[in-house]
Amino acid sequence: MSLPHAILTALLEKPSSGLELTRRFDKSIGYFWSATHQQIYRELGKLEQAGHIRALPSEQPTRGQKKDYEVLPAGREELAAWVTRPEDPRQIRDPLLLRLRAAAVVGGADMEAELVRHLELHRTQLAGYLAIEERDFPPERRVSREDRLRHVVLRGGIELETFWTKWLTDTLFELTAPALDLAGEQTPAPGPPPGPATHPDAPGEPSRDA
Amino acid sequence: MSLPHAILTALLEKPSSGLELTRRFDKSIGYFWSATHQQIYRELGKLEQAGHIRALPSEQPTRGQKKDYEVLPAGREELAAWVTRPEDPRQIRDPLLLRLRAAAVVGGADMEAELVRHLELHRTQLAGYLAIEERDFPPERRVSREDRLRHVVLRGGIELETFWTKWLTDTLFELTAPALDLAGEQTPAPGPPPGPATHPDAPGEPSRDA
DNA sequence: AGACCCATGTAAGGGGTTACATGATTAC
DNA sequence: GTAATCATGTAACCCCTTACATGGGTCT
Repeated sequence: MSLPHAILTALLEKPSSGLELTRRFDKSIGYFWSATHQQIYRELGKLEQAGHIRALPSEQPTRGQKKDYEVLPAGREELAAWVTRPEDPRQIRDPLLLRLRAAAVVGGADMEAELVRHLELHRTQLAGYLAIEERDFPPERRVSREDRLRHVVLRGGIELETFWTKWLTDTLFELTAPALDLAGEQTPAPGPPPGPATHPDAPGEPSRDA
Repeated sequence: MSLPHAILTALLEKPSSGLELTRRFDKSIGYFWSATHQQIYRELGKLEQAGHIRALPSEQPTRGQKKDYEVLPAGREELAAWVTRPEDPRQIRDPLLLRLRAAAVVGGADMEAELVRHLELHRTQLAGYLAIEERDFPPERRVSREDRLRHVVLRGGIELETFWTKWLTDTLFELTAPALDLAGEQTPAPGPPPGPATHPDAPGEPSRDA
């Protein structure tokens, strides 16, 4: 039940039409909640029926005409209530991890190209987030509560992509490196894993305290 | 389209009944692909109809009786094909990040307790993964291709949970700390964020290379 | 007139979540 | 015999994804 609240949030920041919302979901909001235009139109209809939003007045005919929505007080209250409602984190459900596990069972498949491809995608995404951070969150924009909240959300995206690039890099290294200790030198030492950019820091054992 | 492949993987590792699969999904497989027993029974039916698995012979009546399934060659082929099929990473879709963003818009809500709660959950999950790593992946179990694959998958879970605990710790600190540079000292310095465990290292700027 | 974009929408199907139903086995 | 547990299943609902449909405007 998060999509309606994502839309309410976006509409509170700026009243918009369905397509404008779609574009904004492709940009800032979509960094942590993606949605297609079909989802958005359907949800806009529901929200309007529930009395949470309304279409701004316009004399145009309905079909093919832009329709702007704004949030009503009931919608704002619903959003405020949802923000404080506890909700457990979701279970991990990642196809790439699953495919690696399956590869261990069926054998034979070399997933290196796919891992490199994902690494590139995550690197690109990470670069995009960092550009946004530099543009929108200079130190003086990290003071107010609102700015800080927005910034930590972006930080979440940045650190998630950092995790993926690091894990993919380590995984590529692990899967292409020879068995160091048990077998002497069967394959030529592959060095750092493939991929255009530099190698991040060493794996780094997480603390065993918890 | 990943659930059937998750089931095929689990069945290749060991033929099982629906409930056994459910339990295994609550343990090792569920670390990267969760599923309920209803999903699993429905999917087992589909896989059997598709000729990918079959129920091991048994003279029992159908209702309430254990039914073990095994993978047929067609199922193994389907799984091997799926492993090499490219598939883009999913978009982020995280309710907690969304709620923080919404909190910036509606204001007033203090999410500190919720953040602490999530931090505890992720710490527990992380500790569980680390215990598995220590038990199942000593250095001598990281040699064969299969073991390495299984290990990097677990590493993914470990580092994901590490990311969450770090981000939550940083976020709690950021949201409870006073405005350092612009406002002198309005609130008593809160020190490290709440929560039982120690504070990990500083935020740590990721490299700006990409 | 045709191509192209903007904007809103419908339809079908897959997948996940929650609640409930039913039969068999075991323990008290 | 009643309760608890094991085991399999049904039903309803919601969400997401993909493909397609329709109408309006603009450019050439």
